[in-house]
Amino acid sequence: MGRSEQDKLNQFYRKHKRMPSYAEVADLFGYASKNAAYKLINRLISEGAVERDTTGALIPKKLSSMITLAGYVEAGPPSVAEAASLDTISLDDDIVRANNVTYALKVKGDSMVDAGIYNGDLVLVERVTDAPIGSIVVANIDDEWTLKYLRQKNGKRYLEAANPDYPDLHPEQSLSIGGVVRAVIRQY
Amino acid sequence: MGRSEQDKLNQFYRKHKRMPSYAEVADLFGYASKNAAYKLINRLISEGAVERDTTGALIPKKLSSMITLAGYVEAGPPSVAEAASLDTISLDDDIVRANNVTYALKVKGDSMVDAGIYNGDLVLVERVTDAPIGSIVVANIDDEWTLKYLRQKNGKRYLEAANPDYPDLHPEQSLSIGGVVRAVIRQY
DNA sequence: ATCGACAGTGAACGATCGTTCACCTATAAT
DNA sequence: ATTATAGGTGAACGATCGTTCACTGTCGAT
Repeated sequence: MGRSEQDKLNQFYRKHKRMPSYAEVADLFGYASKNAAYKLINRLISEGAVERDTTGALIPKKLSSMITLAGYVEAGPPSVAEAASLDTISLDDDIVRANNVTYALKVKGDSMVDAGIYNGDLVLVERVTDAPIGSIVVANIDDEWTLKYLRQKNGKRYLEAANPDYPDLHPEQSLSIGGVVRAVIRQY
Repeated sequence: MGRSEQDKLNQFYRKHKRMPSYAEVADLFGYASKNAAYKLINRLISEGAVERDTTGALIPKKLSSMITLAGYVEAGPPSVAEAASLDTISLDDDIVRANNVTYALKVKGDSMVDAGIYNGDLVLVERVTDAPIGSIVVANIDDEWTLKYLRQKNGKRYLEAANPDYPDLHPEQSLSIGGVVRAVIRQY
């Protein structure tokens, strides 16, 4: 079917951040003439695999960017019919807001399991130097980086793990914030 | 500065899924001639706000799509210098793989807290009818949708919560799988 | 008061674009 | 055996593209 062909185009789009010209399409699929590419694209359009916008320019369809937000888990999966009318979210746009100061870190260890952050999880961290008390931060304490709750007692800030097996960390020399955790992502 | 201009271009890109032509840039910024747009773009390129690829085509720079993957949490946040050389990941591309059959559900309840899935979390679900035993599934049991572990005993499949307060759910009439959880996302 | 720099206009260039037309096979149906 | 059809080639078209050049007006610095 048109699936692998669509994938090829979307792959090109992802790599080059634009759709290929017909000459490039021909190249991409091993054709010698642009017309073969042109016919292929028209077939894919009629199959709904790609689109043309109002100016005739080729645009990709159903980029991975958009996934349907189906509501609450009690409702179960959306039917194909109703999926069309549901909201779609873009992880990139909606999860990562202040992106230019956001980076991702992979979590090692189990010191935050009680906060639902497991070994191997990905945390999205916004680079800030000051974080609110109580937030989960990436912090440098006495020259070691770690992921903990930021706490304060008697005007002194310290770190607390979300796992009773770990002791509170009171800085001997220094405690600086590298960023505050905005999101946690776990993949199976 | 060039920020709002870059935003305008990126906005166009997000809306049209391609970069504007110079005629469209002129339109976008209220110019009467393409040349004014051309000069503007060259300025933005020298400022690093946009790029040209090898074919000369305009491509957007630093879309929200890309966030730097900085390694493990022990390493702490990347410096600005090293951030440039680090891998970047696109949440959309790298988290959502089989996107056309993926949807998102918001979790209600605390039946999966011991699996690190909390009330209000977002789960990314791949729509499948058959899931491996042991995976976390969105399932319909006796006409109610729920999020649980899929278990099997004596050839019979049932659901188990990741919270000892909840009993195992053995289907009286029916148990069907709506999808398998591929990822969990939690925002703060 | 004059000058140079800057920001914009308008016209022009070849190159490439999308699109169409005529033609050439293979393969499968009749 | 023949015919239709789908899938490919190659050349050609005007339109639009990116790019360049010459020109105009408006400032602030001199």
